Amino acid sequence: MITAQVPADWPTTEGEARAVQDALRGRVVRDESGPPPGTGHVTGVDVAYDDDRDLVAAAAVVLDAATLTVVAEATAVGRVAFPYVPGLLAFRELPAVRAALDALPCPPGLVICDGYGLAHPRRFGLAGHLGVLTGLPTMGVAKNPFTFTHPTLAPARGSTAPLLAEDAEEVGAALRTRSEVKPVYVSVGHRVSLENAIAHTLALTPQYRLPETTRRADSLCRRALRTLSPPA
DNA sequence: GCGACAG
DNA sequence: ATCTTGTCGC
Repeated sequence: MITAQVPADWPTTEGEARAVQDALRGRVVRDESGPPPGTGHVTGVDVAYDDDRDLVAAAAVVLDAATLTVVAEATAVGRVAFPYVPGLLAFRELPAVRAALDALPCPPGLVICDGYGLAHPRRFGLAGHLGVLTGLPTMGVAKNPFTFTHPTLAPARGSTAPLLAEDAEEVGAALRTRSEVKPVYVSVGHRVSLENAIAHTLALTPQYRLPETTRRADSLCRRALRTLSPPA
């Protein structure tokens, strides 16, 4: 496991963090459809926290997109880089996530984040931010609708509805990955189209509501945190 | 001003 | 995010 360092110029205040988002959001590329589902690598990233010890553990798990078999994995631990503030999640998670991605022995391909990309108050969520910093194609799959809304969704797996901001701007999609089960919320990050992001999400959910990528990354970063500081 | 609010 | 057992249901 690698140690993640918080960059010296990392934002300290909410104002600084918002300024960074405003400065970087224009660099997001949205005119590429991205790698097609079922080919190459898909990588899940996630983090777990130990707020008492101010620790964060990140995991990156690379899957073969065709078989959903684990190809490689890496973890990183570090100090929590920023408090949790809705809309500023990236500043809390990115240093550790980047360190885990850097520790991988192979290219990650498409990176799937646990959170949002375009679906964000300033249209620059975790996934878009990670994409701009790394140049990698990225997308977000979140478990909650945040401040967004969507029309009622049909009950069958594969049903979608536009995810809408207050001004009716479409920022992503609610997607039913299991029939009769609460949907997930998909939004583009960097260099991936929404249509492709939805297709990837369906390809990664043959059995469970959440993508295999985030399920694998979630369990790995929790395990890493446990191993580091065992329960009392 | 108050509440809501990805993880 | 995190604290947490059993339990109802497909």
